[in-house]
Amino acid sequence: MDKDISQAVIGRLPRYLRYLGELKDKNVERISSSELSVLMKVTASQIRQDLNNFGGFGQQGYGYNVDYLYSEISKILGLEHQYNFIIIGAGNLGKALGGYLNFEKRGFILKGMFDKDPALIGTEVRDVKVMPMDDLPAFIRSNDIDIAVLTIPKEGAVLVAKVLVENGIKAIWNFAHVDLDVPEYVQVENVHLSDSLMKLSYNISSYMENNK
Amino acid sequence: MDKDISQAVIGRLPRYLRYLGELKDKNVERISSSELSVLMKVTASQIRQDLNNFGGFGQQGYGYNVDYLYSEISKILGLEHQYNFIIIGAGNLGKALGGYLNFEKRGFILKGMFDKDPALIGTEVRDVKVMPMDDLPAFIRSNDIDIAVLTIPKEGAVLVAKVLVENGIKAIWNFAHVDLDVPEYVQVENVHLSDSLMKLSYNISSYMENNK
DNA sequence: AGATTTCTGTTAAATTCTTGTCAATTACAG
DNA sequence: CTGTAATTGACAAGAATTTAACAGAAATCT
Repeated sequence: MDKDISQAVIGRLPRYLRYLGELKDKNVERISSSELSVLMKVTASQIRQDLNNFGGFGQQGYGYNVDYLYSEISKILGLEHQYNFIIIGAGNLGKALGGYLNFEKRGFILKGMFDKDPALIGTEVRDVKVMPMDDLPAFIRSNDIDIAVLTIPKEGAVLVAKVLVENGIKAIWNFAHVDLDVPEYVQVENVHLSDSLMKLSYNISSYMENNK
Repeated sequence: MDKDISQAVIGRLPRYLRYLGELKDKNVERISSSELSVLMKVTASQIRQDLNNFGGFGQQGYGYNVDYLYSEISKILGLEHQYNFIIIGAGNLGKALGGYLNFEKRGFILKGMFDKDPALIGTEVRDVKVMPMDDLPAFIRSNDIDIAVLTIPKEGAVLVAKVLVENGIKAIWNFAHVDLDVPEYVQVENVHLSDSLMKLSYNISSYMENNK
């Protein structure tokens, strides 16, 4: 159906959604691309171009209806679906992600947590119990799990990803510092925190270089 | 000194560094752009082009020396510096980041943690005590803090960022779900986790659309 | 030592992404 | 109800990024 939309465009949609959400909260009814461009510090042209990848949501002389645009972008992002997810790795990061109530609001439902550490098994995050890794395959199958969040060290991640794929996971949100090799029908989104920190490091030291 | 290197290139350097680190661990001495391109699933051309932004690290007929290239990229990324950092927000995410020993290895030294919740004050992460927010300004100044990690809800983040800037912070690693407005001499790296999750959601639902 | 292969750095071409422009449509004021 | 201002969607122009091509330098083979 869709031709393909570049990941650059997709990457900007959540930010549009965030600003539109704020406008909704302020009961703003309509907004033009140029007003929005000032708020968001991007060009109006880019906003119009991005939105037009998905069809015309605005109206000449009027602009965009905030509520309508918000809901259209939500749909594009697939946020009207409900996704069941599990977290593998019940350390601080796993617990942090499991505790975010906002994810639930967006339709991401935490169904289970797993860890190999016996000390953590049985502990809870928001009524969800941490289970042993052995239970993982059966759990995915019988609970219709769509997404697995990988918050374990890179050593185990590749193997766990294999198990996930074998049991029919649709997507992996990968916080392990390693590239996963999965079939193309499994979606992977990497969050490599140390990469992000290194970028910051580059920008600090490059700024210092240029201004000393 | 440097002309400006695009953020796209910078964003790829940490990944090069990761692969080179793995090669180092395997005692691989040299590698050509085309071998590396196979490992990393990018074009050899891109690797050569990226590296040449910073000067010629390779040699015709030989390729790149792994150790040398690793250390050059480390330098480019500013990883030979040492950075003092603090974490603001001692929830699970803050604790997770504070606990990463790998950051220390890269030269990022955790000097303090802060939270407004009295229940958390005095608790520790790796010998580092959580302090009350009131102590923040003085602490930054007297401990030569370079980087602040913001792991607090968006409501407080804008205000805290203001305080950070006033007290001379150089960079902010921002996990709060809001765009910070800071002077251009303060480097900001955003990690918007829910944006990342939405991208994943888009890719899941777009894949399903195209393959039903 | 000379011939052959490997492989970089660099330039050129192709592609993708971003920005600017403007006709056409709609809203709104008088 | 008509004229003016606002604003989109589409397209064109301009930038930036990525990929390809290749001359020439170094390594390796015989």
